[in-house]
Amino acid sequence: MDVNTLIARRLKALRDAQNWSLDALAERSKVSRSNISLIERGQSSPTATVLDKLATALNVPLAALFEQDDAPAAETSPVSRAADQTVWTDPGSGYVRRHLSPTARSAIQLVEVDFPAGQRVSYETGARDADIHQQIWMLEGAMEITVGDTSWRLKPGDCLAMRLDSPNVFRNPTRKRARYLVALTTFAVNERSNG
DNA sequence: CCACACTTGGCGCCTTATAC
DNA sequence: GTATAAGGCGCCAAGTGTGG
Repeated sequence: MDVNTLIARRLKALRDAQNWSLDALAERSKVSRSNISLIERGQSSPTATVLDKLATALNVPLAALFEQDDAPAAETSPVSRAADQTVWTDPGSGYVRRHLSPTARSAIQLVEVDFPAGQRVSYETGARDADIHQQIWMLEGAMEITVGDTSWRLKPGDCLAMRLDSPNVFRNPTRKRARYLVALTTFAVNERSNG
């Protein structure tokens, strides 16, 4: 399936699960209603920044928008083959995400990222009703990661633990691409009963 | 000839506004 | 909820200029 179609379905499903209208999600996420409609119909290729705004409003990690939701039970396997993994390219920065973990509901999710030289992505992540932790393990090249007011420069072998509760920036200040692994977990802190 | 810097124009994302 | 138009913005490739 085409990645934009996958994102479109997931976004619609998550919005329906909250029973929110386009307007309701637009207001919470600060993404325009027109754009959300385009994304849900697969007629736009959203940037990572926009997807993160939507995911934050929906109280899920960005990775939740790339889950394969309709796999028949018979096809559910503890192994996700390289050829079957969802790969997505951010049209804004050109960074490539590969979603490694086989099942959507696993406690741990792994994502491999290939980040072009000189590029930068900022996430205006705010508070969610879910506690999302992630660790960044540098494999190749270098990245400068800013969480809130603090920034770190990561080199191969370095591992940064962070919580997704404040704005953060991923930047590759070098002339070479960078590659890193992201491991993330989600703890549901409470249920939002009425929005 | 080459290497580099700058401009130009096109394209895609995203917005607001409007109409249906 | 869908569809369209207009405009801002940033990226990128092609073209042009400059100095070696």
